[in-house]
Order: sequence, then structure tokens, then C-alpha cells
Amino acid sequence: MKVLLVEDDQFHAAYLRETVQKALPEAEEIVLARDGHQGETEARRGAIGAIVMDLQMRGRNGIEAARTIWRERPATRILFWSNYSDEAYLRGISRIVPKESAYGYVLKTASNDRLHLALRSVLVEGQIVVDREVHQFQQRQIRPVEVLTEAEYAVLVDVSLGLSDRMVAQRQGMSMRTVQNRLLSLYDKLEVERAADGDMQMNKRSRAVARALALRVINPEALETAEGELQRWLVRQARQGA
Amino acid sequence: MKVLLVEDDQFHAAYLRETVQKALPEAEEIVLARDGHQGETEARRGAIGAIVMDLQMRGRNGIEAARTIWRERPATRILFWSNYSDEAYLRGISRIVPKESAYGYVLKTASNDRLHLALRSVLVEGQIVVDREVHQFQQRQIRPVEVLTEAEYAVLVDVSLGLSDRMVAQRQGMSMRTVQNRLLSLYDKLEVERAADGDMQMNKRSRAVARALALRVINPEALETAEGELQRWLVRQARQGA
DNA sequence: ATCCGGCCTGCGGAAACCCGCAAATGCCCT
DNA sequence: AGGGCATTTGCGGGTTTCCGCAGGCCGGAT
Repeated sequence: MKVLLVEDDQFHAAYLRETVQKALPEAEEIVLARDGHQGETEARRGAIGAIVMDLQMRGRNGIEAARTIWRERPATRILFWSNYSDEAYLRGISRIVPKESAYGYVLKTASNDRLHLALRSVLVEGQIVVDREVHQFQQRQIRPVEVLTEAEYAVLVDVSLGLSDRMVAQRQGMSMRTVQNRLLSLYDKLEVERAADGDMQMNKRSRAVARALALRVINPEALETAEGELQRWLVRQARQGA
Repeated sequence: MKVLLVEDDQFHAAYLRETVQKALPEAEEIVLARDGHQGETEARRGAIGAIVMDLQMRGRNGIEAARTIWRERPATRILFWSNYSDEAYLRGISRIVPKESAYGYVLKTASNDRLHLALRSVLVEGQIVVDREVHQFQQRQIRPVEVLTEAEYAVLVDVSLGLSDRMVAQRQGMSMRTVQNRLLSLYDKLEVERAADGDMQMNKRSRAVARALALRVINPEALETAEGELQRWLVRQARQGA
């Protein structure tokens, strides 16, 4: 059994390697990659079936790397080990995990025992393990947003990237009015009105983005990925339009 | 000499303590705080003159903590030790550092030697030390934005929080037209138009925020702090209006 | 069958945003 | 003093956003 660690922080990497050595004595080789790209390369080369992956890394982040790895070898088991429990990360992962695979999500603040357990459950037994704190994001005393629809989330991301109503409509295949309806429900769920004491009227669109960021419904990492997709869509549109 | 470490990541804290012990043999006591609040308390209690501070911490971040510490004891020397080199952090720090004090800014990716040197230069010699990579943020292949004015930056933050033109004008003491002029120059500097291929017209306001985030001119941490100030300003306005 | 709730769509208008034009102010430099 | 140069402000109008009203489609519960 070969295990790949993808982690760009040297201290975390050292700790992780140590724990993996203890938790998985059947691992005859432990490879370390220091960002998403390296991780993809190593996974491809080493025919690796078990991965522990950090999410936040400079350059290529963990979700992007996981996507390409799973596309090439869907049975790969991946344990995500991250500092954050943002809704955006969860959404990103649950969207791309293949049916035949196992994955886990453990916070870096978890105890050594918890990490140990998760390593065995996911990488050896092939189970699905998600830290409870992650799933209901209790930490940072942030009350979870009333859950968003897929459509609402898609519109939120597009708006956060700076698309106009017309562009969102075009991209999502809706009418402009529908986009605006999604926006209305977003304004509601994100509590955009809350600060409106009297004559103070905010720019709801920007306020919604700010609230979504504050509540960690979206995060800059996810936006970066979405921006890439947007750019690709844009060139496709330009070609079609010409 | 007493040294206070403020760092919420246990692995980083362990490494930091070790390095400080080696670099500063004159330190007869090394105290560890695990977030900004604890840091303030310890600094107050221990009559501490030298601090190494992480910037990103859950709860109260390093900049907020540094501000209150410097307000109470302006001669305190603080070395910031951070993962990031965002413009927003730099701006936040240079805005609050007192004249009579020394500070430094070192990236966590710096070598042990660099950290060692910075520890001695800042905490013992009282010099100002800033990692070169930080000051011109070359990393992440992000080309720095043509530097923003203070006024532009203030408007950008307000807009990112979701304020309308009128509110920004009121808060910054400008006319609405001036706010819009600042916005125009922001749209220019942040290259908001770049994606406008043909009929694709973006929402410039939201796009500007997205660009600023992507270029790391602002970051969610700084926005969180700014949101707090905004809330305080709002209640003040409400009282005055009534 | 009927009703209910959710999502989609068009219409129309108030408000906000975006911005060119032009005049006023202030600062620096010669 | 006078000539740039940047910043501020008002005016006016084109565009976009925001949203109530009203109607259509659809799946599920009564």
C-alpha cells in the first residue's frame, strides 16, 4: 500500500507523516507532494490508492487536484484534512466524489486519535467519515445559513464573480426575471436587510456577497476555481457569438 | 526579557517556541497565547515587551490584538509571522504601528535562518524588518495592483461590505459623485473591463470586489474587521438620526 | 379532482448605478 | 503670479437592478 500526502505546510506535513506511519503500518511507502499539481503527478505515477489531502494550498488547491485524480482513477480513497469547515468546501467535495470511492473530512484541530481513526476508516476500510463539526459547522459561532438550493448557490457564485443579471441568465439558462427571483430568496436567506435601520439602504447585491463571505457560504478559494470555469465559458461564448 | 507567542496552530507554535529559545537566549520566559484575546490578556498581565504574532487566528485576529496592545503599551515590539502577504494585511499593520515601536513581518515559508535573524533584529535591536516577498508580493504569480490611494481603498472596503453610494458618501464625508469617481478609478485599476468581450457586460461593482479579492487587495479577514467598525458606525448614526 | 407550494416567466416602474461634461478648488513647480 | 495636474462637485441621462403583480407549469398531499 502506497500513501500520498498532499500538504504545503512543512510542519503539518511532518506531523501528518508521523501519524500516518503509526496509524497505517501496512503503508510501505509514503510520498509527499507540496501542492495540487505535484499531488496529481505523484498520484498518476505511483498508482496510488490512498491520499491525505490538504484543501488550502497556494497554486492548485485540494479540490481541483481531487477532481482530476478522481477523474483518472475513481476508486482512489481521499481523506481531506483541513483547517476550515466552510460550506463552500463541503459543497465542492460532495459534488465531485465518485460513487465507487471513499472519502473523509477531518479538521486539523481534531485530536490525534480522531485523525488516526479516520485514516484507518477511510483509507483502509473504505468508509465515509465526516467530522461532526464540519457537517454542521458549529465552530466560529457562525449559525449556518438556511440551506441554499443548487440554483441559488449557482446564482450566488456567478454574482460573486461579478456577472450581471443578463449574463447569469445566459449562463444558467434562465430568464432574467428568474435570476432576480433567486436573488430575492438569497437576499432573504443571507439576511441582507438586517442592517437597514431607517434610511440606510445598502446595495443588496454587494451586501449579499459580503454576507455570504462572512457566513462562509462561499470562500475565496472556491471563487478562484469558479473564476477559472467562468473564463473558459467566456471564450466558448465568444467563439459561438462570432 | 519576556516573550509572548500568539499562535493558534499547535504545530506552528511548537516550532516557533523552539526557534525563539535558540534565537533569544536572553528570554527568561516564553508565554504562549492561542488567540488574539488571550494575547491581549497575557501582554497586559505580563508587562511584556516582545511579541511574535500570527495574523490569521479564529476569533480575534492578530491585527486587532496588535492594535489594542499598542494602544496600551506603544513601545511593545511585535514580529508578525504569517502565511500570507496580502496587501490588506500590510495596510492594516502600517496603519496602526506607533512611531516609537519596532515591528517586523516574516512569512511562515521563510527559512529558519531568516526567522532567527528577524527575531533578533526586531525584538532585541528594535529594527523594522519586512520580508521582501511581502512588500512587493511577488508570490502566487499575482502582479500587484497599481497601488491604491487611501481614499480608493476606503471606498473599496465600504463597497465590499455592501454599502450603497449614498452610504459611502456619508461615511467618508464625500459627495456621491466623488464616491463614483473613486469607483471609476477602482474599476480601472482592478481591470474590471477586461472580460468585456462584445456584448458581455459585467456588474462593475461586484466585479470590482471579486477582482480585489482575487488580487488579494482585500481579504475576508480584513473585511471581518471592517464589518465590525461598520456596525459600530451604524449604531452611532442611528443615535444621531433619532 | 382539487388545492397547495415551489419554480419560472413577462410587464412595468421606482430607485440605484454608471459616467461624460464642465466648473471650482487646491497643490506643486517654475 | 501663473500654468499644469489631481480631486471634488453638480447636472443630466442612459442602463441596470430591484421588485410587486399576475399568470403558467408541475409534483405531491387531501
